[in-house]
Amino acid sequence: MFRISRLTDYGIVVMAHLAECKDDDSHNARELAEETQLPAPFVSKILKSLTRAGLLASQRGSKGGYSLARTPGEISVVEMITALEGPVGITECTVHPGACAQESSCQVRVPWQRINGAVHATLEGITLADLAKPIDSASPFVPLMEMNAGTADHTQSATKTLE
Amino acid sequence: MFRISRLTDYGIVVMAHLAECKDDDSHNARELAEETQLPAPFVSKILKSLTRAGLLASQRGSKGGYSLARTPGEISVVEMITALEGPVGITECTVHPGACAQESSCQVRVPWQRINGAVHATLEGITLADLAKPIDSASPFVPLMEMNAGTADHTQSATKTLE
DNA sequence: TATTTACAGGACTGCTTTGGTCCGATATCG
DNA sequence: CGATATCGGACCAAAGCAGTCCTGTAAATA
Repeated sequence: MFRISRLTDYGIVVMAHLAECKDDDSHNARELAEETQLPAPFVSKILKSLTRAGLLASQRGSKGGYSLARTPGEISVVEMITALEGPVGITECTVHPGACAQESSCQVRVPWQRINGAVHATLEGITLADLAKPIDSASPFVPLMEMNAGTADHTQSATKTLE
Repeated sequence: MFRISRLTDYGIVVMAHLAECKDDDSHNARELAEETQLPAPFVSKILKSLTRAGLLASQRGSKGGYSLARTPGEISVVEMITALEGPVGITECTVHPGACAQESSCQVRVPWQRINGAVHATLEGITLADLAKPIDSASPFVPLMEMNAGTADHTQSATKTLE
């Protein structure tokens, strides 16, 4: 389906929520679940994964909880996705080289790696800070990209936004 | 895992193979399976899906087979993905608006739609012609993109290519 | 016209991944 | 030092995907 999992989706919502709360004191899992309106055990699971990846700092015991390990501007979208559902790779061979038997003779492998790199770069360019406060800025951010093909010259500016 | 399914992966390999064969006469399923080194029943399934989506033209009966419905330059990657695994959408709400209860209060929805649009545009800008002959052009195509955030100014040029 | 070839559209099964829940380990507070 | 609140990891059910097979139909050829 070419879609991120719900785990990741919710995870980013939680992260964005944490980024909005300026206070540095830790929030516990139950609290965050209530504030984001998401199922509590699920949020707990998400927080664990993010902690293991080093994006969150955890504090155990009474009065424990979670807090951002870095500033929102230093946490990219691709990091969060990687933490929650493994490495970003469009095709198998971009993640596990050698797993595909056709790899040596595959004609489309190189272009796929380029495409993958483009998607990866897009997700890397967005940080948690961009997600936390998207509305109040007059012109938020404008996706702008070009893919210059060597042979075919499709000079479309690719500014279509999905309906 | 943020990955296209193997169905789609193989489908694009088959399409690229068809694009390479200049001859307009149709190739049958068994033939294509042999040439691409992919399991025959699987290739057959892929070809059916692509035909239903209007990307391939099929000819029944003896001497029948499949051929591209349009020129390679007129078939985009996003069309092939859509044909084989449904609409491209990073999050649930980009594909099925209204399915998520948090939609009205969701802070990250708008940025996600932008990200989704960026990925979509990337995949739309690449055609089968780009995939068919990637090597012989001296400088193939260079992924180049910028995401201008309104608030945070991350002036990274996002030129990282995946290892 | 009979036969052969090849596509069309299903249904079906095993398996990986995801979604969701639980209980044990551990640090803080009284 | 004991109680309690919280994190950490194991665990199980469900859904989607990968892959196969079978029946029906259309076109070409003898």
